[in-house]
Amino acid sequence: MASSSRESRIRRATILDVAAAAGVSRQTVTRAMNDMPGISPATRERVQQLAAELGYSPSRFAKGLVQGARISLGLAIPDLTNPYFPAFASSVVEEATQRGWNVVVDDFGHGSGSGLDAVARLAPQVDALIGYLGACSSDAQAMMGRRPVVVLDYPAGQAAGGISFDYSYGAGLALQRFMSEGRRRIGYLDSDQEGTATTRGAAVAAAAAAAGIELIVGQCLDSAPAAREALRALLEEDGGIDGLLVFNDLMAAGAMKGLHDAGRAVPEDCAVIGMDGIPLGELLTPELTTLALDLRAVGRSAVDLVDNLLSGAIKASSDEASLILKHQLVLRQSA
Amino acid sequence: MASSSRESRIRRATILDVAAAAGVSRQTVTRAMNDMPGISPATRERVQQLAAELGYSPSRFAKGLVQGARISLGLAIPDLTNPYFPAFASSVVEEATQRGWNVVVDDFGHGSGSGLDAVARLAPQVDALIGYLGACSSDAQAMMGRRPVVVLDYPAGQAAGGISFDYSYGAGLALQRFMSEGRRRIGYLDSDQEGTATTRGAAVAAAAAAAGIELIVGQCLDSAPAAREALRALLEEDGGIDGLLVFNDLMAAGAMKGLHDAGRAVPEDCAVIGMDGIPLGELLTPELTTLALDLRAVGRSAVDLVDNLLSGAIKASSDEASLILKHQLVLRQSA
DNA sequence: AGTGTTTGCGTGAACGTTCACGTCGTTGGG
DNA sequence: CCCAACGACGTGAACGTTCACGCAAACACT
Repeated sequence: MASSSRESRIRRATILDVAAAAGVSRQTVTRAMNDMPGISPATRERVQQLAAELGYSPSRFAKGLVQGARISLGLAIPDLTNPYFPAFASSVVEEATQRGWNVVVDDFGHGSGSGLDAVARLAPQVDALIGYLGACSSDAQAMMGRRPVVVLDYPAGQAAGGISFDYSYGAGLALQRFMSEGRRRIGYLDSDQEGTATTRGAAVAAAAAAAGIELIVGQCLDSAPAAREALRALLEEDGGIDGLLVFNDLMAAGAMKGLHDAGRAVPEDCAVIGMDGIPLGELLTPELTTLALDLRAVGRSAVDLVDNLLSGAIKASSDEASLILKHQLVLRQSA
Repeated sequence: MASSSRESRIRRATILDVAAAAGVSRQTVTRAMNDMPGISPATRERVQQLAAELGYSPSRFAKGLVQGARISLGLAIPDLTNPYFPAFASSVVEEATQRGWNVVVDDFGHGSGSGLDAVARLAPQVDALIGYLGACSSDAQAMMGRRPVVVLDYPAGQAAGGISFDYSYGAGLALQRFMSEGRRRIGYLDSDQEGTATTRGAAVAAAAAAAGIELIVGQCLDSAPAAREALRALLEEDGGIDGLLVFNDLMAAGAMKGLHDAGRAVPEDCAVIGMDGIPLGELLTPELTTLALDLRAVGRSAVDLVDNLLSGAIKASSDEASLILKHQLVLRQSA
């Protein structure tokens, strides 16, 4: 068992300790540590040696305080276990490090609290926040004060600045594909958001209604095993579906497993379309047809938005602070 | 195009601005912001209101400076795109937040430099470092000074404190499985580490030699498409393999695709065993047999180690600073 | 009326750096 | 021999908080 850090006030060596040990002043130590001019090579060497021995490293707080903050970006992720989020996080990290920012990641999937807790942890640490915050987006805004918050996939009605996705468009593409292949009994497997339909679910339902399709809707937790399990119920309830749209690719993977368990062939008996476009889809058998997002573009847009908000080029209240991205139907084998 | 942050020195409101606006002192503002006692509800409300209007939020640097650092942990990840690493990162984040630490993640997979660059970015920001650093582990030690560094999967010979894996044991399990099913022409697909064999590769080769097996070795970049491609070469070169061990699960997924491309049935014609034990394996068809790591345990061990190093309970030079974890063979369908 | 206690708020100091100067001694040119 | 220039180093101030006090007014209790 590790010693819990109740009183883990680490007494670190300060610049004064090093200065005293070397018999020089603070400033000389600073010069030695930061490779600044105005110091003799001999002294520099000696100070660096001593600093290493004492285990000295400059306090990032003191440094940050005097040098003016380096921008750091908070990234709140619901579940690092779902491959979509790392893929997204990866593009954000890339964009951010290109700008010399650093990224603090917090994930709140493993039952360690809600998105709000993550924001609470992040808020005092960062200059801006990007995250899939769902319902807590307005609270997040409050906690961050005037600092930029970019919410992805925010629920309709919540007017936070951020990036959302045109699910109506995407759902249309998927349904169109199903219908062009003569499939009429379409199912949709939604993520379980405490009983209420998700933004995605609502858009899919609307698109189905518009197309005159009677949609068979199932719900389950956002994970592959849950989807696999949920499909059993869905198939029992109304056995005849020949097309299935799923909340995301990970759940779609589980759903395909569930279809396989039930002895249904994909895509012959039932076609499957996922959402997200994560690389995982290509590794499945059959390979997953999906409504793909350009993940690089999503990350880039989010960081761009933060950048513009930070520099004042865009006001948080303006229309430009909201972006809507579209999916693209990537046809593979499953539909 | 976003305005590049060349001169992005953000002039934020300070506690004094708020104090002046409210006609009170610093300390009263502090009391209002931190919900401390010794302030009237009316004043608290007014100050909070004003703070929100001015967009004031306390400087994390000043706060950190005076309150004594809150521990923050750097996590250097080679490639967030490989599902193994998020899974690992997730467990580290969970353990760390339980201790009240926060985690700064940097990934260096997308061509934005080597692991050394990531360490350089992280080093001034964190109190300890955990990472898959491979060859740069000793440089990382140097940059971090006396602060704890826990390297995972470090190359043999490098005596950094950290966590490594008993690949000989794991390779033994896999080979034993192959042999018990009468498979004798075993292949191994290694990750391409600039030509040299990886630690894993060396252990597998040794285990094969010990078992009197002639190993057919292939190499490719660490990604599923690369593995899929590489398998073509491997099969052409020596077509008769009936068992394949792969560097990790992601590459194993690609390899199974490659076998499928070549018309080989898994596991009938050729059995496949991966390494890592990521959830992805269960979603493949056939489901992937793998040398699984207990990912929660890996994350927990790494954070425990940092905790003990930080508290001084363990010296970095001691034997206790090195841990060796074993794989477990999880039998599914592919072997 | 005298004496503690509470409530509400303000002030000096400290946290560990870096920045902008200042100082001292040596060197070199005229 | 004087002055300027330069190299090597030191000193006061500032960054924005919080902590540990201090202090005055209001209130309670004997």
